[in-house]
Amino acid sequence: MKIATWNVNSIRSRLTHALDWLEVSGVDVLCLQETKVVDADFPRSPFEAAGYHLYTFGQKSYNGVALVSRQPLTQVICGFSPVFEAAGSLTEAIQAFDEQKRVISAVAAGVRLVNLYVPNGSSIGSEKYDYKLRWFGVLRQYLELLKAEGRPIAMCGDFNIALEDRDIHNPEGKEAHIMASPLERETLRGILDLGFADAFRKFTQEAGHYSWWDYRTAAFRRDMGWRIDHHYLTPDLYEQAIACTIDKAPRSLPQPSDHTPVIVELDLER
DNA sequence: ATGGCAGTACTATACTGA
Repeated sequence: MKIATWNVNSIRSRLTHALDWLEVSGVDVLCLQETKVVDADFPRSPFEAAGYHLYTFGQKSYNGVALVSRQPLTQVICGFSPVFEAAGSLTEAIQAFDEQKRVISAVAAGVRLVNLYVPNGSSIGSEKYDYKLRWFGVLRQYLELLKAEGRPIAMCGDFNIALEDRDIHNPEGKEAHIMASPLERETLRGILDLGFADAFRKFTQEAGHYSWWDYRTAAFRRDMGWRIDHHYLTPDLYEQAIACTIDKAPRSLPQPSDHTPVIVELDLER
């Protein structure tokens, strides 16, 4: 099973890129972030005409996540709230985090998929930075509840954090930069400590592999990127991972997203 | 240190992203 994560920066602007890439990549499930469209206006027909099943959790202008799958998915969960609700621990504070549409989850082939669009955080010390850190606190509780299902979990998405210096083109002085601050990294490591490992680093150790390049300053041409889109797997799936790659081709097309897809391949028979 | 580019909502310019 091949699972991809891709922040498309508006699915309506990136429709042909996404449809074309689905065909050439042959992925089974594509996890989209920043769809920037309410569910009623999501361009469903082109995906359905191509034979895909679609599950969306969107909002106007900002955020928005979706799952595109060759096979139907089951146990679809939109947002954090339903998981807390089922556990009898839903609060208004948790519910408020679902005003921003950043989480969608479903089950494929017995695997619990979790597709995330982590808040950007704006700048260190800002209100949005605080929101990002508190959002991770909710994610942590959410994952603990999901783990109780007993299924393996494949969590992916735009994490808006480069976990290590080797994930940034020029890491010097980046401790004061959003996506690289020690507190953000520490917070993400706390999530991974729940029992997740980075699929990409199972196969590739060297620096210089990125999933996002700033539109400005010709960052892609100069390969000044960041690796901030990740596949994090529970140990059983990490063992079954046989590849994890970044496909830079979509980033080099005209009018690209600023992110490019990251693909993990699992051999579930292994 | 700042701004640079892009998408959306709206219709000029503000907000957000990372």
